[in-house]
Amino acid sequence: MRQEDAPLVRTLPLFAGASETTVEKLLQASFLQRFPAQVELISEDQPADFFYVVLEGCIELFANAGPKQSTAAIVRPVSSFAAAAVLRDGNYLLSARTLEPSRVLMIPGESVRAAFAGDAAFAKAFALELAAAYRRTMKALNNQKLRTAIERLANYLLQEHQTQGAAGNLTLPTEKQTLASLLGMTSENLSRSFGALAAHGVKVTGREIQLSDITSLETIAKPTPLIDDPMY
Amino acid sequence: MRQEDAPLVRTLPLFAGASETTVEKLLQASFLQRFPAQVELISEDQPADFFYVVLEGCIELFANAGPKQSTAAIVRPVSSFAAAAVLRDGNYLLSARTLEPSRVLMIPGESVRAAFAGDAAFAKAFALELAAAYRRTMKALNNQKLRTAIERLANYLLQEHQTQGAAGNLTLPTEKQTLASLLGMTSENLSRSFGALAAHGVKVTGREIQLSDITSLETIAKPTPLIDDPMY
DNA sequence: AAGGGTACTTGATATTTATCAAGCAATTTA
DNA sequence: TAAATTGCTTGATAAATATCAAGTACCCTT
Repeated sequence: MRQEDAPLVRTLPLFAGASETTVEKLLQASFLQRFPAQVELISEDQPADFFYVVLEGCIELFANAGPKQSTAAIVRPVSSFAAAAVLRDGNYLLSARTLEPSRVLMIPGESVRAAFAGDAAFAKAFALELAAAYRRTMKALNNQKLRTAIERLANYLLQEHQTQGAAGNLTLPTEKQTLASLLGMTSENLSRSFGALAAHGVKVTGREIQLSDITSLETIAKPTPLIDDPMY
Repeated sequence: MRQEDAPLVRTLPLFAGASETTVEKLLQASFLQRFPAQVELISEDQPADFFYVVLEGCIELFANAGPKQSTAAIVRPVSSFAAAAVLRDGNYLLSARTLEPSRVLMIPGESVRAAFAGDAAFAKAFALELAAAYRRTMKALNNQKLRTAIERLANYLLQEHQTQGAAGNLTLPTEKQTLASLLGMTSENLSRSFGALAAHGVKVTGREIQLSDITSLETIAKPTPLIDDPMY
């Protein structure tokens, strides 16, 4: 990667405690790439050559099975993906595409494993990233198995509302079809679920959402930190 | 833990490359415990005091949300759970109970984090354990979102059939209600799904299952290594 | 500004899944 | 051994979700 980008990248939490030489070696082998929207960065079942850190924009991780497709996660700055695949030196489990123009740090798997072996602080940071991914996924699984579509949507809105400042409104960060897939339902079902939540103070205008009755929405959502708190 | 148990425990893959002193320190602080069936070892939302390695028996990991309950995983020897919670020094995301009389190695979180920081080989082995858990969970999420109940059951049977020697028959390792919860359906639905698979050579006698038409079952299941191969 | 494409919504219907209720079977307990 | 408990199955029904088919609104391009 280019020298002038190095200072920015060094501030990443992933590199926080790592030694100068570790970071040096990692960055020397890495690529800091810009991609336009709708580019497929990786394809499931391919050898995991790179570990990805999202610096700007937004990446969708998704899985295919026959004609069906499911969004597993949306990755936003500053976060990463493909940690498990790279550590195991295996294949990607998910495909990834940019949803917006994005800037991504690509670190070769080889380099990641070398840094993991040689620098305990980096190893800890990397493993914590992996642990965070594990917990997000487990929460998504519980969300899917224990809740109905309307409950998942209600909880998503409450969480996004919180993230965006709890000002009584929020903006959907993705297209509704992507949100539907993330929440494990069809587009049509998402549309109707929004309709059903109108009775609980949810007003939809394109991607703009107004929440006028949080209490009522929480009654429907029954949120629990074990599933809905991103920090948990 | 007792001295005479040490030799057995030292052969664990988790300790394979670790230094003598690392293993020594870990085991000194650990407990090798036997539990009868149906004992709740950990409860979700509690501080993650111990990392667990299952040496004998069988542990169910499950989540609660209100009156509902969902089995997230069944852990068998030699495998572990609570890696992410312990590394983060956070709270358990899942509860755990023994399904059979079990023998479990309990390593204090403190000790795990110390060993992780001080021994690169242990750190690698521990992170690989975490990576395996992540991928299992992601596969379970895709399984749940991309497939119907019958497809999930069909794939489960094929996988278990493979694991148990591909001899045309298999034994369900748990009660059917536990299997139902693991596969994300009700008991009643599991019963009917077995009924539906009778047309594809699946004969059920208690926990004994006979598969007389693997080809037909695979047509229904449409297995893919990305979801169904435990090694992937 | 017009046209074309895409995302979204809505309605009608089918499928999947859950719930409720009863009964059966196996196992445990007294 | 009898009773009781528990796990499982089956039937009837309800709820949740997906599918198919239009239709509408919006964005993008020219």
